[in-house]
Amino acid sequence: MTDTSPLILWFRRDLRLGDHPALTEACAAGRPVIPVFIHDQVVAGQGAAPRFRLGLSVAALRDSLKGKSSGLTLRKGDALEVLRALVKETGATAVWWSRLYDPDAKARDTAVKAALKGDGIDARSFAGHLLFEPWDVETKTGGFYKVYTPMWKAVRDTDIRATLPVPGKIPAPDTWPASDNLDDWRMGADMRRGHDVVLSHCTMGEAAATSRLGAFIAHRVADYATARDLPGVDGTSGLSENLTYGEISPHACWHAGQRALHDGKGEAEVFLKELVWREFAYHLVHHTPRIVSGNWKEDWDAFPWNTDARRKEVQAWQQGRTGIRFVDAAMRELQVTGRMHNRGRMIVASYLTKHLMTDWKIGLDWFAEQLIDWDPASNAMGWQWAAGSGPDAAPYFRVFNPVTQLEKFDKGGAYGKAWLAEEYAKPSGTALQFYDAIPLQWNMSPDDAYPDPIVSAEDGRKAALDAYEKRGF
DNA sequence: CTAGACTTATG
DNA sequence: ATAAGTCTA
Repeated sequence: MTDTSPLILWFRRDLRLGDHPALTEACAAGRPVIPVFIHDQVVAGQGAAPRFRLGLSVAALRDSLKGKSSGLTLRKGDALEVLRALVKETGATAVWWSRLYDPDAKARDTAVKAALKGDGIDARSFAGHLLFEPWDVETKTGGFYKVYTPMWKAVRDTDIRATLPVPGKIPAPDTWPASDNLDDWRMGADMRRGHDVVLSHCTMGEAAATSRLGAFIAHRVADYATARDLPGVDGTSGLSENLTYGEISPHACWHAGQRALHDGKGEAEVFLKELVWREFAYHLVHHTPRIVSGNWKEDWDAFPWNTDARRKEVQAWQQGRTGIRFVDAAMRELQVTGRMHNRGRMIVASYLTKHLMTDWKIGLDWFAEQLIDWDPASNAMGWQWAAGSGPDAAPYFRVFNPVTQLEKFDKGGAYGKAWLAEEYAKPSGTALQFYDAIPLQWNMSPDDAYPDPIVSAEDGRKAALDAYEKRGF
């Protein structure tokens, strides 16, 4: 007798219908599929902006499931308790999901899987978030890669499975379990900045992500290698906010990049390399989970970071009023859009950790609160890379000069103009949006005089290099 | 064991 | 020109 009991599909960071291995297999099982999203302890532990953006993504998934005559059941609470309740209510005998790799998600999923299996449930995790499972990529000596380039060389010619189509039909159960109302969750309502402003810069959902990838491949990938480095130019893919919630799969991005490469767009290889940076970050977080919370190189624990997150230099950094134009422009871009150009991320991280001698965890926490494209692995790797405590060789070259960097990468001044309002006769619209996005207490106005540097590029560099020399390890 | 390499840099 | 150090083959 064939099994016709329902199957629960637990969505987390895989909020799409296309190229979704767990969903594809569930639909092929010939049983009713009950898609579920749980506002659980891991979701609740995320920053306000990531939760805000997640809410938009969940809404988009709910709508596309409805369009397939399916639906999305929303529940709030401890993941295991919710799943057990749903199993009981629906008679489901299976709970499937796409695997995650960061410590919070792994701890939850390991416990959930063990408990459900103990209940006799077919609890199963599928690949889908990554091109390469972290345990499938090894150095010749049997370890995981701690340097990016050798990993890239090891994986670049690997055959990546083809993408899977959106299932033609998602079998529905006879009766749907009760669902919370998404609006009642007020996801990210605690975000201390202008929601409308941030929303106007979001591009959410699977359909939008797919067209964004298409537009990038059609118009921008050919100049990607150079244009992606210029913060004042729209030269990046912008896909980070979609990848982080799985609105598009890395496989779809990979194959689109490969096709561009074969069509003679040689710079597409740089895009493929960026996708592998994302893989690298996840492999690191899987093999060394402490990367999200402590110095990856443990001898950096002895380094005298300033750990006071409330001091005025840190506030100036957060509020985009350090008096260093590149730093302030980038921090304001973050406040307004919930994202930041990658060169900006490197510059503000270098300034916070070197010139201001501040513990990178303070920067990581601020990003985790502010970014709509927050990713647990990339954020941790990026901050530790910038700070010098991370898994990369020769960090001593990494004291960026934020003044010469702006001269070099923003020659026409477009980036400064886009995000700084003071001392421009006619500030740009985005620079003015900043003042609608900030909390009142910041007490900033476009009519303010632009501040003098709190720490100059030269003094900060010297202080950082002196501290490295004295560090005694 | 040792040579060669190491994302985005600085002066 | 440089290299305060570490990883990979």
